[in-house]
Amino acid sequence: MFNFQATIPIYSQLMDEIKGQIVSGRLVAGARIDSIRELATFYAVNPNTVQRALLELEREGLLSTQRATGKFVTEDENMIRELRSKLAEEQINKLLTAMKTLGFSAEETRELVAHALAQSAPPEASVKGGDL
Amino acid sequence: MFNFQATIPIYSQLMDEIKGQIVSGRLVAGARIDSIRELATFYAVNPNTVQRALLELEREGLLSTQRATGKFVTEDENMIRELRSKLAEEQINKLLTAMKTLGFSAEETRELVAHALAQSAPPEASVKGGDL
Amino acid sequence: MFNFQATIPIYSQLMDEIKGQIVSGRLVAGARIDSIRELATFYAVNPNTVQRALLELEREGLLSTQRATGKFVTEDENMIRELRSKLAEEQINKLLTAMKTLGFSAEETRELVAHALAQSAPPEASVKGGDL
Amino acid sequence: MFNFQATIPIYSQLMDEIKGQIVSGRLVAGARIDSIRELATFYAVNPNTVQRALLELEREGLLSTQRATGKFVTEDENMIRELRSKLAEEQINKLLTAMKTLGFSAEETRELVAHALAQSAPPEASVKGGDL
DNA sequence: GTGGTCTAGACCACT
DNA sequence: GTGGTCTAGACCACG
Repeated sequence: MFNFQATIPIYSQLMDEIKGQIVSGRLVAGARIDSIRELATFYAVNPNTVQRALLELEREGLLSTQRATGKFVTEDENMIRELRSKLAEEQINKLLTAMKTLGFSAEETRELVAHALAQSAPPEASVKGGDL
Repeated sequence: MFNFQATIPIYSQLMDEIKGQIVSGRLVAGARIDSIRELATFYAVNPNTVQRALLELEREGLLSTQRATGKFVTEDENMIRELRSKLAEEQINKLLTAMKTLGFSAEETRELVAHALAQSAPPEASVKGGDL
Repeated sequence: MFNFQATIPIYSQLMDEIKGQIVSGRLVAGARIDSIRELATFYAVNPNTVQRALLELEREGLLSTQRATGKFVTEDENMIRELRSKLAEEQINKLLTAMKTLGFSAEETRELVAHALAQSAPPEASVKGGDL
Repeated sequence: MFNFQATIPIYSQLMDEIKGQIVSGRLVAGARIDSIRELATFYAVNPNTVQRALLELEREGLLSTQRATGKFVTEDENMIRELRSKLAEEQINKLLTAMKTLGFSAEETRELVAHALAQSAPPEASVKGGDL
């Protein structure tokens, strides 16, 4: 699941994974998340690493701990929506500056992204008459 | 210039910077690059850090060293072109998977990117007849 | 252990040493190697120097790092076998060209090598019936 | 002619080259060697580099300078013969220790060398009846 | 002047 | 404890 070689720490990769599950709705607001042990065995990482990831998520306000009960996703759906937008914006800005550094114009970047999207997600609903 | 707090090491940021200069043409093929000491003072980092970055770029084939003379950009323009495409593709794919994880559809992603591009690079009054 | 005067850098000598240990089987595939600090004290060199050597071996694919755990010999025994052959071939070719440059014929070279081998590794009384 | 990338300095490579010419008889005892400038252009290296090489060879006693006349190979043929043996011995010992480090037995080493010799210098005088 | 190596020592992130 | 990074500074070899 995770890249154990990369310079980016595992706990951080795990944070991204969980954030993704929350903002995409796979983990709904208020839901209880699996225990540290369960997550550790599921992702095949050290429990300490899971602990660290959850701790940071808690600090960010995405999770909260209920003593002896478990950890729960925040019920603040607004926060989740905002996070989703913020993360998307961050990713996109990162790409844009990278493409700029590589010497691609805005137009080229737009086309390359559109092309990549077309390839990765073919127009499954190819109804007759189609997109028009 | 560099983010000294980030988890991503300075030497790696410097590699990206130089790669960008090469693939974007600001550093042309075959050109001599500034000396380690010059780069070190320019970027305000330790010469050893610059050395490390250049060493890695050299092992990637982008640079070569001429004893007691300096370091030079590869003359293989083909390699440079390919690198540019590869880097762009990598960045874009990274974005796409990230957006997918966040639960954005291909169409939403396309629009968000287009929107961000429009903002960062305003369409500078694309009147008919244009810049002239 | 190392020649600190030679033009050949210490980290490179250390790489050869470790490569030898791996291809000769003294360090088996998949084994964890001593920590950088241990090696540094053992060989009486700076930890940074050890780090450099291991880094290069890692980029050659012979080692891999597991975060906060240690470094491990590759489990690809095939790669190790091939490396052993390659290194032997290289060494032998180096000798052959050197001897040629010195004006020795193939036959002379063969004999000198045989002679040197006989001296360095005495024929330990190869009586009929042998070691038993 | 020379490896400008290698860690081994060019002047040293040049020294080996000239030593080889002397001990192999291509440069006879007492002969005048080409001028620094000639050698520099011939080998396409910096005159300083040639200077350095010749200086070291002079220090080793293999060359001697005659003011305003040039540099000459030593007339001490004994020294040359001894040098030839010494160099050969050095090379062979280097190989032997390398092979030992790689885990090859004396017998294996002998065979590998013989094999390599057979390949590089095919038995040109393959008269009928041959070696027997 | 150039790059390369090495040391000493500090600090950090990860598990 | 592990490895990774960075700095500061020294010394060297090369051209």
